[in-house]
Amino acid sequence: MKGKGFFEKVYKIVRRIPSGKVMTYGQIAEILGSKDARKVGWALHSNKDPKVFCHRVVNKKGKVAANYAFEGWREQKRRLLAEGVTFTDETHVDLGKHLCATID
DNA sequence: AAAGTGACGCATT
DNA sequence: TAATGCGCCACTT
Repeated sequence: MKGKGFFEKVYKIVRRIPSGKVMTYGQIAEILGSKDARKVGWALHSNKDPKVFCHRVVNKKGKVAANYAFEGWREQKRRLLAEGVTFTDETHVDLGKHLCATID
């Protein structure tokens, strides 16, 4: 694990997402100057660092990751609810209230 | 060095 | 409206 360029940048941003807020893959990719949202999701998939709040990252529709690594999307949802994030649907975060508009 | 992989996003059918 | 296709680009083997 020695800082892989892109991965580390992704982690750095995700670590800075405040509690009760969420960001999208595409949004993070854009901050990094990329257009590849998939790469962002992949970076998080590799990640195991509890400091990186990967549960605060959702897709553009606000939907939680269907293939969330640890306990499945329900675990991700549970963590978000615990932080005060509300859902519009069983699997969709209320982006209107919790989307973080860029960190930097 | 080349090919494969991937937690997405958007256009088109 | 839902489903499918394809581009995107760093990382791994």
